[in-house]
Amino acid sequence: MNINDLTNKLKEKNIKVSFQRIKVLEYLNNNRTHPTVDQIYNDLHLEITSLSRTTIYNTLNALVESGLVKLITIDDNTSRYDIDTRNHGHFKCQTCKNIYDFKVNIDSLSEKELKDFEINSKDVYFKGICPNCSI
Amino acid sequence: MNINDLTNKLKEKNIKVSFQRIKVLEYLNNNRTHPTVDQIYNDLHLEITSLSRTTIYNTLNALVESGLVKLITIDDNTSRYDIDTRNHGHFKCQTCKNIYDFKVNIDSLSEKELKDFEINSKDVYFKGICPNCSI
DNA sequence: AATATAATTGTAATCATTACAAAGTAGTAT
DNA sequence: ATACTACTTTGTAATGATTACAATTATATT
Ligand SMILES: [Mn+2]
Ligand SMILES: [Mn+2]
Ligand SMILES: [Zn+2]
Ligand SMILES: [Zn+2]
Repeated sequence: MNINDLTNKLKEKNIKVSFQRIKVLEYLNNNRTHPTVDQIYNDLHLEITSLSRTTIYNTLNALVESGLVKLITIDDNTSRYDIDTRNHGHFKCQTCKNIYDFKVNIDSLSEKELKDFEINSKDVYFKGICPNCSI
Repeated sequence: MNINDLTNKLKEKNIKVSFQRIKVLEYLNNNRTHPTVDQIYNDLHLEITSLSRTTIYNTLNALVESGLVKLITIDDNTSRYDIDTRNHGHFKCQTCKNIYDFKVNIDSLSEKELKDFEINSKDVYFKGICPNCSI
């Protein structure tokens, strides 16, 4: 995805295009690590010295609200963000703290118990030790 | 589960038994609503005026650490706690904020992609609108 | 009963996030 | 082009959840 694609994504969602918003989207597009606000801020701030943390929060809230970005709450204290909004699971290594994606057939989970519930989002979070850390 | 059972659960996990810890466990046993620290504190504080919020945090951290209680991070800002540690899914209504349990065959999710990962916990979080709120 | 160990409490500190107001930016109508 | 308007960005202050810490209190062991 290039900057044009990202710009169009914003326009489709009626989010006004700005330099900062493009930069945040671009960051998420290039860093598929489910970054925290602080990681995004620290990295982008090197490049854009005027950038404010508040702008990152505002932007991410707008992106999540619009559905362009997914909020990940696998951490108990810090929000993480994922530009990949397709259904997939997240595995957090308790040692190295990395968050891995994995395929999971979430649609097969829809249980009859929830037939009268309107489901807007589904998340599958696993925790444990990743292969790199279990050697 | 009575107080004796709860006491034994603590002993089995080598958590020293105290009045406060029993009360927190008893609260979780009687309130299957996935309460927050504040809900637990506000309710128990009526009965035990000397109770400190810090004790509730300490106790819950010990209970989660030991595996007696499950930490629920379906909220983006507040931890919730569940005495039911069996595998089951959680549905959060975005209107009334209630969190519902539902059966889900989580074991069927173990994907081959994760065959070299050591999995310690699995969580399934859905969000949407519950039947009471969608009328 | 004396001692050692651990739990509880209250307060202060920390961390993530939001609120808010001032300043900046871009588009539109005149 | 200028004035107007609406929106975004920024910096700082405020909030809310959680943890750190030290003094006090309770529990267990000798
Ligand atoms: Mn992901
Ligand atoms: Mn539950
Ligand atoms: Zn790891
Ligand atoms: Zn509801």
